[in-house]
Amino acid sequence: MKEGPDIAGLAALIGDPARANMLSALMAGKALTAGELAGEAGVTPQTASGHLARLVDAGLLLVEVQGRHRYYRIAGPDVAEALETLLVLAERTGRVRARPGPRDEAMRAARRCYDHLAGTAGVAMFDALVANGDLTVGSDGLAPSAAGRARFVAFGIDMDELEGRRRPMCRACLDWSERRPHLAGSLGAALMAAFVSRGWATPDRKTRAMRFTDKGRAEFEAFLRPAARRHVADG
Amino acid sequence: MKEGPDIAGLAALIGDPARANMLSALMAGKALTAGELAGEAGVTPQTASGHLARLVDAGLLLVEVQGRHRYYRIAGPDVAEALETLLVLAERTGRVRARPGPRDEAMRAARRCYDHLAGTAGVAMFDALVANGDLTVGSDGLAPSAAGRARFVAFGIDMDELEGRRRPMCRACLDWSERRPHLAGSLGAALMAAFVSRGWATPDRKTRAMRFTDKGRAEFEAFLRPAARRHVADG
DNA sequence: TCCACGTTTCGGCAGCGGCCGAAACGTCAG
DNA sequence: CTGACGTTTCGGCCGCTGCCGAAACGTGGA
Repeated sequence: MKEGPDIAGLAALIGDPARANMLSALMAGKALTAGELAGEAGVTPQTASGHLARLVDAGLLLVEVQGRHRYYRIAGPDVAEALETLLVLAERTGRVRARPGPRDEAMRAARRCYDHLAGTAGVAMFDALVANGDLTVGSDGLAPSAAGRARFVAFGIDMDELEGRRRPMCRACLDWSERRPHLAGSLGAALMAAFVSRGWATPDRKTRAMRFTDKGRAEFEAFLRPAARRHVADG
Repeated sequence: MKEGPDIAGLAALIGDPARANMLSALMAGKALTAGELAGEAGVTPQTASGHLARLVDAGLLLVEVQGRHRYYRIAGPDVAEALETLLVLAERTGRVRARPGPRDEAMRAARRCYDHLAGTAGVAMFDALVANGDLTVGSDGLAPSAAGRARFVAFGIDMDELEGRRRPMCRACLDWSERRPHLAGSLGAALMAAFVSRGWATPDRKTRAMRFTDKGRAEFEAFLRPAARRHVADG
């Protein structure tokens, strides 16, 4: 018995598979209900409830009561950072879980992270915008180029309005399943809103998945193509 | 659940009290024998042996055989970093087993955290750079000011090269022993490298401690002083 | 008011895993 | 070679805790 923080209790808390799954699910940043987290962890609601109570008690999660739902989220950046560090270390030491689990492919393909597009589609969009020169990555962060700005305006985004907001327009958000960045910020939100309003994709009500229609998927992919080859389908 | 790092297994490994005690004991940087670690953990040698085997197998510890002794040490900086993060989080969430004691004084004074300077010296440098206006703390994070940029260039840091990298240039990293931030990121790394190449400090080979020479310590402290009062010793 | 639903509490079961005693292995000293 | 010592392996015990079924609680809708 020495001095120092009780690292064991904390790590043991994170070390349970069900709790770790819940924490991982919450790493995307969105608050989830107890029932959703039970599904994520693959346990019954009553089991999940016990785990969540312990995580809240330990200060790792915050809970917000809305009606008969309880929304849980990561308590703060330091918790997220600790989890991220563990994830990186787990990856370096070659620990990849091969757990069987009923996780649907739709979430992986496209989901919303807060209010912007994440998942494979989100990462693909980010990559395409950068590759096309619509977004520039600098030391100050992310910004739309002049060409990109014109393109977004042509797509129906009110860039002047976005620039006037306090919220950062472009932010790179690390994608959980892809481990690569996708576009966050007010521009990311505006783009996803535009996809929805055009009927390209609809948010699943129960999950965070975004369900693209076939036509919407095709138009989305056209949107990602370099400006030169794009036909004028985005009017 | 799809693939992804097995955070649960890793955290569970750290989460056992006996193993956590051993890891904490090894955080000082020195290699310890299996018997010593058994004592640290408060378990019998045969129990400790099992734990150590698992930690080595998981890649958290390295073992070096010397005669009939086996010396165990932390496998690498990333492991130490993960443990530090957990320690900080455990402290923030109020999980303290006792008072945070001085432990190894040299480690507390100056050590390397990954590749940048931590400990009292690291925190002092961070405070000085912010106080002098060389670094600015904004909502977007940390960034060098124009004056700071010029100063780092004058100190021999290739700022253009740092800006070209994907790695964030400036990051505030919470210091374990000081509980206050120090400078991480590529700039933090470049600064520590500069200190070493100038002979101000040398990394201890067995531990993560940084040993300043008397002259180096004086020059380092001069470096921290406001630009106005600084003499041109940093050319 | 009644019912449906999300969530929590309680109780009991079962399994994992940490612990130690005993014993074997390897090294060093005499 | 023999004995001491550090360390590991084996076997078995035992406690912790994660799990679920059942039931209670609170909210929202009909």
